[in-house]
Amino acid sequence: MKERKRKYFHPIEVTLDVVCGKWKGVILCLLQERDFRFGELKDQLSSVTPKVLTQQLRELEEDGLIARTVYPQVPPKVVYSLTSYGKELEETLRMMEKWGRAHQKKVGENYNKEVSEAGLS
Amino acid sequence: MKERKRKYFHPIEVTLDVVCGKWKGVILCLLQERDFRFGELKDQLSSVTPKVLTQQLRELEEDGLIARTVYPQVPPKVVYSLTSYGKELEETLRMMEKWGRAHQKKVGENYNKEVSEAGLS
DNA sequence: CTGTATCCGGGCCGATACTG
DNA sequence: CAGTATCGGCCCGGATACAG
Repeated sequence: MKERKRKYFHPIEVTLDVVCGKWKGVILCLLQERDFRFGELKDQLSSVTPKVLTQQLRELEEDGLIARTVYPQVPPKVVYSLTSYGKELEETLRMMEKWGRAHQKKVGENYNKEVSEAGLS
Repeated sequence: MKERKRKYFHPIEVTLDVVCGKWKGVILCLLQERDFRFGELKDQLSSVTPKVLTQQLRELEEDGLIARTVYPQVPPKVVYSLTSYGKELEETLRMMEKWGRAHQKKVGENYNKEVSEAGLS
């Protein structure tokens, strides 16, 4: 569904490759709290369409971050949860959350757009 | 150059929005070590084209993560360095690096593709 | 050395409708 | 309830050439 690079030049590319999807960060943060059903996730991410949500979830699953548990009943019930690999991201996610909260107002404001000029080297 | 979302539903989106570019993670990791000139970055990221490298750097600059210092001389010399905001990402980047190194072999291998079925809820 | 300018293909993501 | 199917726009990122 999503082709991963075979070769990475730097380990951080692995993490970013896996976490950089429109909704993946929030999904992973939510799943740190507790397990979620498909519909619950859809409610939390109010503007996501079912197709895209499914895509994001499938990719996270393929990359081993989350698990999908199907309860065979009618109507169907599907629960998403973190795997141990996903849980190991918890600290990282928390730090990203913290940084984001701290700098939310700064991002994209061009607050340092003045050109800095230094003397000769 | 790159439009940022006005509203974020979750703080982690801010961080991901800023860090998710093809070369941004590696660039930020490199700059943790020391300052780099444009050409040095180009050498480290062997397959990047100057246009794309410039784009990535400009966006990081707009978002306040890095600073661009021009030495007015011939031939020109431009040095990129972390701002204090960029430095605050250091711990986060290190953790992403660590997770990536640990799970590089797992990612994209579909190692848990078997369907898990649970009993009735 | 440090970039711009131009062209362009592919993939991410959304809208909408339909299904077991 | 938890998804598929289909269509399509936009923008990211690469190729290539050129510039101060």
